[in-house]
Amino acid sequence: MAATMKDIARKTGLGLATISSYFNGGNVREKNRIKIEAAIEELHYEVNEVARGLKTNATKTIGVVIPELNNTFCAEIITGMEDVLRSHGYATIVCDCRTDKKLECEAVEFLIRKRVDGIINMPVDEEGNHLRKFQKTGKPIVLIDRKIQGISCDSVLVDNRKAAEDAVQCFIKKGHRNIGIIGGPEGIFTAQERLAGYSKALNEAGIPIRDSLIFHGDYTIQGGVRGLEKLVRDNPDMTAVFVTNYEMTMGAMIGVNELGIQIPQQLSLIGFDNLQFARACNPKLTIVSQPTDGIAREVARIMLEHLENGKQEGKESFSEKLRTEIIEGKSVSFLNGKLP
Amino acid sequence: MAATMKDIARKTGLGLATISSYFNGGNVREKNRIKIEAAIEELHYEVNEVARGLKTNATKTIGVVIPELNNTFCAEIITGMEDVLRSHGYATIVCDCRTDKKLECEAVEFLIRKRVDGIINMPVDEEGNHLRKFQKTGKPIVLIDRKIQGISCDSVLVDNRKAAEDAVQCFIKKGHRNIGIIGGPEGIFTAQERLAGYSKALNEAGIPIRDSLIFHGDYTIQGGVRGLEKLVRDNPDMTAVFVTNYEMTMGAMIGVNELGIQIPQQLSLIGFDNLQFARACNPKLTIVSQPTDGIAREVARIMLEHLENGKQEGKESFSEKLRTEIIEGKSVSFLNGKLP
DNA sequence: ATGAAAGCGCTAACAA
DNA sequence: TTGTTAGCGCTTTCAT
Repeated sequence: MAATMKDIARKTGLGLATISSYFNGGNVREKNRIKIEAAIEELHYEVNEVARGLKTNATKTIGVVIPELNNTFCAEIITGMEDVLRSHGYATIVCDCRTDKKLECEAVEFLIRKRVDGIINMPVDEEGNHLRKFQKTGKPIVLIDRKIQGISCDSVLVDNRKAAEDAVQCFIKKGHRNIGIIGGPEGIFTAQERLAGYSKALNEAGIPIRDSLIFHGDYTIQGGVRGLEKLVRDNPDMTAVFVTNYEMTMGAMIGVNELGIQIPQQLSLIGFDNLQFARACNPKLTIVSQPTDGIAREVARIMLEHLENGKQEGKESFSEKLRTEIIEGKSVSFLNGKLP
Repeated sequence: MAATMKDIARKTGLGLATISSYFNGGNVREKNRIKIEAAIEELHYEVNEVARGLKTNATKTIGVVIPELNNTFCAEIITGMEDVLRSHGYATIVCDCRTDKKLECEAVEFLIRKRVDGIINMPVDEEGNHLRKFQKTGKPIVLIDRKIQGISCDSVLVDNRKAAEDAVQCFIKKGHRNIGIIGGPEGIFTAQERLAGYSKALNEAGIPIRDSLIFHGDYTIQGGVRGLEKLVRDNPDMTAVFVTNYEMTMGAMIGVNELGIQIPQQLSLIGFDNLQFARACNPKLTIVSQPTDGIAREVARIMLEHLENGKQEGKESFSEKLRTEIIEGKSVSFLNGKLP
């Protein structure tokens, strides 16, 4: 059995309260401090956070619910968050819900039972039903990548509409008009926004939108492969394609290679996320880059703020929108005014 | 405040023990069961696992300490483990120690305070000092990717020596003799094993080992870039290079592109892990593939076995070695007997 | 500055 | 089957 504060009390001849006070930054006579420290050393004492959590009603643990840990964007966000949270004494329990609403809901219930002090969530269920129960605890929720109607909580977003708009404009400026898009799942907010940005850019350039140029993918590698194959097959006149997340970008490159398509001579391409992958491609890919680390730190910061300031009754739920950036590679060709 | 069992007892007029019995699969009269369930519903009761943990001395939580979450291999392993552990009611607390021994040690202490029921670790500190304290609790430890002298616990390994040997033999069979390697950090077990496999294959083929063909990388993308650049610069006669993890493989591809090297005409290359990345390269990369999901499930299985069977006094610490596989692409050229 | 004692929400041993 | 009760290890009054 692990040593307890009682053991230390016994060994030092002091009272329980003194020991507790020692651990919580109270004033302890120098002489006793030394005795306590010796006892800790001797007994290999480590605070029992479970007992402390029961007493203080705070577990110093944050639950994180994400659609897919096996997605670079999610993994990077978690790395960043975990870093700052842990440096403030908070643990994180990560639940990967496999893009499944039911699992997402179970994950939240699981975290409620674990009495986490807050939940960070990149939501799958757009209605936020999974969060209702946790909301009632009054503990903070911070959302990544989308807001949810009726759940009042802060969120950190990326300007996905603008991101897509920029990418498509980049094609248009170089003379492309038949531009395809490999989009995300229709129910997902980021996917809707990215598609909206695509449409907006085309509209503003007076280019009609063609259904056959729009592929609704699923943000997976395999989805990217299928999307590229289908777009190429259905649109012989397509000269450019915009891929809307990292996994599908990798998939599109697989498709390109397996079909033997030359980039950018036969097809121009703009991908998403992961600058390193873009550099590893030949030619180097032009991509839309999200400020992943910025998102992570911002989310963690907001969570810590809530945790430390307690309930901010009056405060509006607040949402921050970060900007993306286009990193130019050599995967977009210049079409000199003539249609192919 | 959240509802407690006491609230349910009051509401139903039953005793505490009956409610507890209900939650722990005991026998409760049908009539009472219905009353209890109604009360749970009404009060939105959720078991407090913190209190339960204090009482039962088991938190149903496993700590996972890894060098880098931002490493695909680690991320995939965690995904797989978390999946099986959670389906058995266990949470996982993941600690990313950034390949830093000090942080690794702190992570373990943190997990001890959290009173996790077991620790899964892909160790950075080869001497295992960070695990000594936890070992004393008598709770199970399962190691990934290396054994540690003096820490008796199970481990799941990959036959890294054989993996490297296979890769190098693949080069040799096609006529290569000047074969470089971008290895991992010298202190890391997997890196030592992979380097040993490289040497073994060369020795058996009667090819002398040249220091200039060996680069000690750090398992990062940037390390891969530097490794490729240095090997190419220092060895004009090098015809093939073996890269020993995924991140460095990506880095090597970046180097290859930025130097404008043609693969496999000017240089043959075998990478590591991540079949999808290999397919996304042009030409498709030949790689050594680890059974990531197999490792994850095996680790989780062993942990669960310990957790459920309790202490297996007599049992030897046991280590399992899984095999890798070479997936052929088109990145290795055939050198017809002549040296370049 | 220190000690005594109550109690956080649960389980388990015992009694009824 | 159900109720009563002690106690897990800690924090936190309230005295001293």
